[in-house]
Parts: sequence; structure tokens; C-alpha cells
Amino acid sequence: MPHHILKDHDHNQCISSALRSAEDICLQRGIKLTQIRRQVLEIIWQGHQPSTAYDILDCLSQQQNKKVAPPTVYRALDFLLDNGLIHRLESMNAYIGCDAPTTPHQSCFLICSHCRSVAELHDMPIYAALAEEVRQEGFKAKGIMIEVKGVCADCVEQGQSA
Amino acid sequence: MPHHILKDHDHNQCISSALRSAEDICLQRGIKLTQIRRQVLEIIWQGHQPSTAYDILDCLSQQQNKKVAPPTVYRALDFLLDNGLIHRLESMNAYIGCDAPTTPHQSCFLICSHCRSVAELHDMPIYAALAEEVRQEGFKAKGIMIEVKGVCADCVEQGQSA
DNA sequence: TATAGTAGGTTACTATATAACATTTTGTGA
DNA sequence: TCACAAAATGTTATATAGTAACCTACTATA
Ligand SMILES: [Zn+2]
Ligand SMILES: [Zn+2]
Ligand SMILES: [Zn+2]
Ligand SMILES: [Zn+2]
Repeated sequence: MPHHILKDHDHNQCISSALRSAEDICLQRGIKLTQIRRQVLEIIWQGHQPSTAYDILDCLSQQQNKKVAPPTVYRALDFLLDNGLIHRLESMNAYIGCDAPTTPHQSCFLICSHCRSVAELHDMPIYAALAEEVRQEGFKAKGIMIEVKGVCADCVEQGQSA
Repeated sequence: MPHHILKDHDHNQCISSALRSAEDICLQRGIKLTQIRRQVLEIIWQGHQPSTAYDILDCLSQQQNKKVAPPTVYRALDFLLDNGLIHRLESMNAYIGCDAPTTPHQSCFLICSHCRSVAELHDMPIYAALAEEVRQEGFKAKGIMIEVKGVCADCVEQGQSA
């Protein structure tokens, strides 16, 4: 992992804040952040890079010191997705923590192909514009996915181009 | 397949025009539209719904009257993708014919969850705006994916909502 | 404490995609 | 027209992603 991903920010802060938000949300909604769900969320928040379901599976198996089966992970992922605690990156079959789970929002993801970090942009002006253009086509949108692949600012600065 | 997908348009026209474009492009670029590539393209153009790689695999196996293996299909798909003759829908692991392969463009896909038809919108104004917003983040974009799930105009008209 | 609802375990399977290496076909220059 | 290299395809095996179905255990609450 390139160093800049952790520079200029206390990532333990990211993790604990994500877990705190999750607890608040679950309390508010009367749903349960069970041990497994919490563990999966914590694993996903190990970095600002996305995790695949099988990465999580391996990690969870290690933590539990026994083989965990896919459904266990997928159920936890479904729960976290349903409650907006994580997002799924369609173009990479991977999952990433949401950095604003308490406020409803539409996201655009910037995926760096060098350091694999993912940045989540919220409610960009173009979202409304896109929704409107789509509406004018007579299309009734239920979900909009925007994912941008490229090179992040830090990697560009370091002369990366892939 | 709901009827409206074929109404008001001669789909044989779509197919033959797609094949003709592909031939032109290959001629121009000095690359080859081999039998397999042509067959795969034709299979993909059987409708305005996306095909999965394994749909294509089955179809191709039938046509060739012998088992075709996955790499055969994936190689053809890679060729067609590289040359802009088809697009990949990331959110459904599926492939669809490009309706304007001769002109470079950025696309936005409207995916109907009722009739499964996919419409390709080109170079919408928001594209430039999005590119600019992303650029302002210092991010160097290489590829933008926009996919919208919802219900198409025809299905809405027929009272569908899923 | 019955009992309904929710969460998790287990097994088996389906779906999507690629690696690695062999063979065939095609184009090109000697 | 033969030799050779490049491109395309065949073949086998495997990696990765996700789900169905059924069972067990826990939890709330009447
Ligand atoms: Zn962080
Ligand atoms: Zn978010
Ligand atoms: Zn058509
Ligand atoms: Zn196109």
C-alpha cells in the first residue's frame, strides 16, 4: 500500500467513527449489529481500499479460527448494504465502507488503479442533472451508479500514471 | 420478452447494420472479424437486452454443434470490447452491442428491470460536467461508468413499476 | 414457557472469469 | 513455395463470485 493512503489522517479514527455510527444507526432503527456484522464492517474499514467478499471471508475465518462459509459473509454484506453502512463497487465486485451512513446520499466513486484507494463523492451537482436527463427520456430511475477509474491526486503527484 | 421491445423498429436492420459497421471498422483498422467474433457479435445483437458470457457460450455451442469453452467466448468479447463494438454492463456482468461503434463516445446505460432492455445514451452534457468535477478533485480519470437501473418508458406506460 | 421471528451454520451448487500451454491458421519474406 | 513468426483458437484446469435449501440456535414477547 502506498504510504500516502494513511498519511495526513488518523485511520483508527475512521474505523472507530464508522463503528460508532453503525451502532447509533442500529440502535435508532431497532436492528442489531451482531458480532459477525460488526466484524465484517470492521474488516471492510481496515483501509480505504475496497474488499472483496472472499477477502472478507478469509479474514473472518482467521479471526474466528475456523472456516467460515460464504453465506455468512454475504448475509452480513446484505445487511450492511441494506442499511447504507457500506457500498458495493459494481465494477470490481467489491465493498467499501460508507463515510456518511447517517445521511442519505448519492455517491460517485473515484477508484485509483495505482493505489487502489477509493474516494466517495457525495451528491455532486451532476447527479441532479443526470436524474433530470434520464427522467426526460421517460425512464423511471431507481438507482444510479457512477464509478470513475483513474489515478488519484496523490498518485499523480508521485508521477504515477497507471 | 415484452412486445414493445420489438415494436416500432425493424430489428433485423439493427443486426445487419451492426455487422456492417463491424466489418467496416475491422477493414479500416487492419484487424480481423473472424467467424467466431462475428458470431459472438451477432448473438449479442439478437436483442436490445444484454447477454452474459455464458448465454453466449451456450448459444455458440449450439450453433457450432459442439462444446465451446469459456476462453473462446471471452477472447471474442475482449476483441469486441477493445474495438468498441460492444459494451460491458458492470452491474450485471453482461454485454450489449454498441449502437455507434464508429464514433468515439461516452455512454450512460438505462437498464430496465422489467423488460431488461438497455438503452445507451451518448455524450450527455453531464459527462463533461462530471469529468470537470472529477478533475477538480485532482483525479485523472481514465474511464467513467454510468449505469442507471429503473423502469423504461414503455414499461412505465404499461403500468409496470418493478 | 410456548412460540414466532431473526440470525447463523452447513452443504452443495451455480455463475463468472482466467491461467497456462498446445495446436492451427494466416501472413510475410527468403 | 517454403520457412518462419504472429495471431487466433483449442484444451484443461482452476480461480473467483454468489446463491439455494435446509437446519439449528438464539431472542423477544405474549
Ligand atoms: Zn482512514
Ligand atoms: Zn456513502
Ligand atoms: Zn433493434
Ligand atoms: Zn456505445
